[in-house]
Amino acid sequence: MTDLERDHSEPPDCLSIVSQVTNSTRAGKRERLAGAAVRVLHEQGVEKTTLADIARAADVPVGNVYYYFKTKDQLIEAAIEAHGHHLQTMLDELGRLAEPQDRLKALLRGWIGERDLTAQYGCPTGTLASELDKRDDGLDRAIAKVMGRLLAWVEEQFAAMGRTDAKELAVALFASYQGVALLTNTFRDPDLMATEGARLERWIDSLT
Amino acid sequence: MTDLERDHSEPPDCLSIVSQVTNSTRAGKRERLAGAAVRVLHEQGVEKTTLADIARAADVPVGNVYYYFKTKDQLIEAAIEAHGHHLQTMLDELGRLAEPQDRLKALLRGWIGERDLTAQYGCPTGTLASELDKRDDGLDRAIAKVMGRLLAWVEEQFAAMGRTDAKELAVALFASYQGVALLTNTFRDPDLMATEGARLERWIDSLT
DNA sequence: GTCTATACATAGATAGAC
DNA sequence: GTCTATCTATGTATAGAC
Repeated sequence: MTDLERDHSEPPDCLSIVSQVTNSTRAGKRERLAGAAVRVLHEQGVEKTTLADIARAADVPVGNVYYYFKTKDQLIEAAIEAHGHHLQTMLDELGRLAEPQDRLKALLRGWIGERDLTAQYGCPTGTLASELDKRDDGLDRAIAKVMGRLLAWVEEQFAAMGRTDAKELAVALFASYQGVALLTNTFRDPDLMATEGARLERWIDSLT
Repeated sequence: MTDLERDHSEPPDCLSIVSQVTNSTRAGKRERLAGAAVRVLHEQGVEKTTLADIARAADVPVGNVYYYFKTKDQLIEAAIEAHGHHLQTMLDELGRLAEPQDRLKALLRGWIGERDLTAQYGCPTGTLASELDKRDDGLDRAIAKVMGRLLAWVEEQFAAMGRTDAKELAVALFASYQGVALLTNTFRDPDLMATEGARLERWIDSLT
């Protein structure tokens, strides 16, 4: 077991279930920290969130955090990656639908389904991007990458619908969602999201 | 002059030009602080901005800030008010245009004209709202009020165009702007804003 | 590997000289 | 009214016992 520790930046929990069984306290602490960070950063924002907040949410002692992450920034980066993975899984599932317009509408439905959470805390991706863009470290590029993948996926769907202006339509759709998420959050009104979502569904139908 | 100080929460500079002439150093420090705060908060965000940053930008000694504002929150609130005033002035000017659709398109043009600044720092109103919504103090309500006035103005224009779904359209337009501002900022690409702005202008034309 | 104690830096806020 | 010095709190990060 000791020979595994040569690379400190690649902690034990990457080797799946095995370590989760061998350790008495349910392991995967690194993943737990990253997962908790996703949630807490969404709720509180980056600057307001302390390492203690994340450690508490992950049920890990504060001082222990630095065994898994050298800095707060690295923990945030891991959270962004975890969030990116989550989004990718979602897109993969939507990919099972046959028609591209059905995929887009299913995406919209998913967003609408989260409208109460959005009213409380905004879009997880959007609020993170907004906040990280005010910083000089490279974290703003990390979240931009995640958003870029989402946008590219939307563009692919429009392209599959035979639209030559797929990029422009993708920006329009994604911007509408991001914008209404911001308004929903600012006015604490989930109905805004539901109404605008329905309008966007009709818009997608009108394109075919 | 001393009898004016009974209410400390209503500082001297509210009484216009007079004090600006009598004081050697060009006065209106309270306004200067609030104005500088608007700019710095837009560039750096609320949490990352220190009172020292604002004081420096306003060319006022740090310790002096507390003569004009009891807390950082009060300074931020003053900045929100100043920003709201600025927006109101802009809307008043747009009101001179005869046709409501021209007013809306002029608003869009104004936003597009700011696309480089938006790519750097995002929409001043939107980024502020996003960040303040993560806080428990009442500042999120203050910025919501400002955004509410803007949204109401847009709705009035659609209503003047004879649309019964003015509210829905206002949310759609404003959300599109806020969303594309976020994308423009995240991807550091002013062209996104220009393209989507042009699309929205065509959309407004199509409504008449 | 885990956890406590603590060093270190920074920012908000206050006291009080001028 | 203006400005400096400083108190106090908090948060990141490290040292080192276990």
